[in-house]
Amino acid sequence: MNAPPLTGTELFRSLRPEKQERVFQAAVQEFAVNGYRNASMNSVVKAAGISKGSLFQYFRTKQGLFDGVVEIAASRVRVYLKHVRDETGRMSFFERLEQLLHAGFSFIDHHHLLARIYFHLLQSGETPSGSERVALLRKQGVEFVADLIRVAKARGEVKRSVDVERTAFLINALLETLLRAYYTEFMASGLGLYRGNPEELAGWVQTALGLIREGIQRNDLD
Amino acid sequence: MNAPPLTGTELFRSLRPEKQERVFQAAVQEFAVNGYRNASMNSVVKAAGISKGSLFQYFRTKQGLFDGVVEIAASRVRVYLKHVRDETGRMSFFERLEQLLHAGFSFIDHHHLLARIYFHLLQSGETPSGSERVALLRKQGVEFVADLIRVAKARGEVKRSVDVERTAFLINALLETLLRAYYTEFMASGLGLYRGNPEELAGWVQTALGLIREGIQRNDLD
DNA sequence: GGCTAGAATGACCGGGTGGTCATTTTTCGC
DNA sequence: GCGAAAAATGACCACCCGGTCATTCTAGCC
Repeated sequence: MNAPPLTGTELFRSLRPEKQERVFQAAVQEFAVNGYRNASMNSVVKAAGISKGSLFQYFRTKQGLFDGVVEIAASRVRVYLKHVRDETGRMSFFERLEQLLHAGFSFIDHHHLLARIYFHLLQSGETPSGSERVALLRKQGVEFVADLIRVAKARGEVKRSVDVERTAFLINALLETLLRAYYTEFMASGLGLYRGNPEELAGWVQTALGLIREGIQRNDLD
Repeated sequence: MNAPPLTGTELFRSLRPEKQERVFQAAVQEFAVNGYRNASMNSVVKAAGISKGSLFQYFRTKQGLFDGVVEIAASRVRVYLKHVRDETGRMSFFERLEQLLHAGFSFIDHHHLLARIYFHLLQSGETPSGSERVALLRKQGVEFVADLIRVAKARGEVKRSVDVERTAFLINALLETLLRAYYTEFMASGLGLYRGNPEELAGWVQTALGLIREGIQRNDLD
């Protein structure tokens, strides 16, 4: 299930996998809760049950540890995106978006700490190595949606007049917000999205897809 | 132009307005750049050119100072929302949204530090006094959009089938993301939204409104 | 000018941070 | 069982934080 982190110094990679996992999980937990700046190496050390000196032998700096954690989070997200894309190739664009959302909720259920780190990074841009890295991650997300739109356009499912790049950005914003609100209490308080049950989530997915598909302007058919 | 802060201890309010403004602006700057947790009272003190003891006599705690700043930011946003609502009462729903966005860009141009604080708070939920406060601010924003939708529905401009609350949340998410991307470089890098010129912005507004109005699914007319 | 109430000051406090390194402990080939 | 090489350790460093308070300064009244 969990791939080896493949990060840190040679010393870290030579550790018994169980210990690697323990240290890495402690770091994931800490960064997920506190983001980068407010995360404490002392807390990681305590949670992992190792000494401070060891942690700094495994990852030379706080930034090194964070980079490793982010790399794992981003690669998990990439895998999940690819998976959804391949599994839904024959569906219509709107069905694909639907599946993308449901898979997103499921991803959060299974990797909620990594999801927190990933989305927190995307929202805050808070990274030691400059925000270009974050801009790139965002771009990849938007490009993923843009590709789906291009395919849909070629298939004639989507209006020819839509601006692919801008629309991809907007749809991505909707998806991100929905996913974030699923695990963030204060975002949609009282609207049933936070930790919503499957029926609730399905309702939200339908509302979002209705908006994206047909908009909300009244027309002759309504 | 700038109303007196009306916050802090009696001592602070009894200061010469020029000094009040200087201290307050230093705080606004610091919180805008660093958020709450990473903001430093020492930095505020330095930027304001006063002593640490004085700052703590003006605002008993860091939280007190932050609350004052947030209060101003939130009230400015409320004023701006009310203004847009009143000025656009006779327009159609979609024109109103359009004006809301343009006014939002303009608000950021004129109060970009306060805007940063406001949006940062909304996104991070990072506040000393628990996130209920943030949940409330978010709710007010969504309710504002929900009210617009209700009016539009009553006027027959909007499909009867739309879920007002959920749709308000989604539209609010779109507006927020667009506004944030206008002053945040890494959000829509390469898409021309960051510090975009008026023509660029108008294009984005049109794309967003097209999506909200009619969606992107191809129909018989297309 | 002298007095005093109240404002301004910054050294100081306890506690936290990321990071280092001399020392101790463990591992492992012989 | 021994010795050397490698890994683990935690006391320690310089620096920063929010907040306090004894002391100094200053404005305003007589």
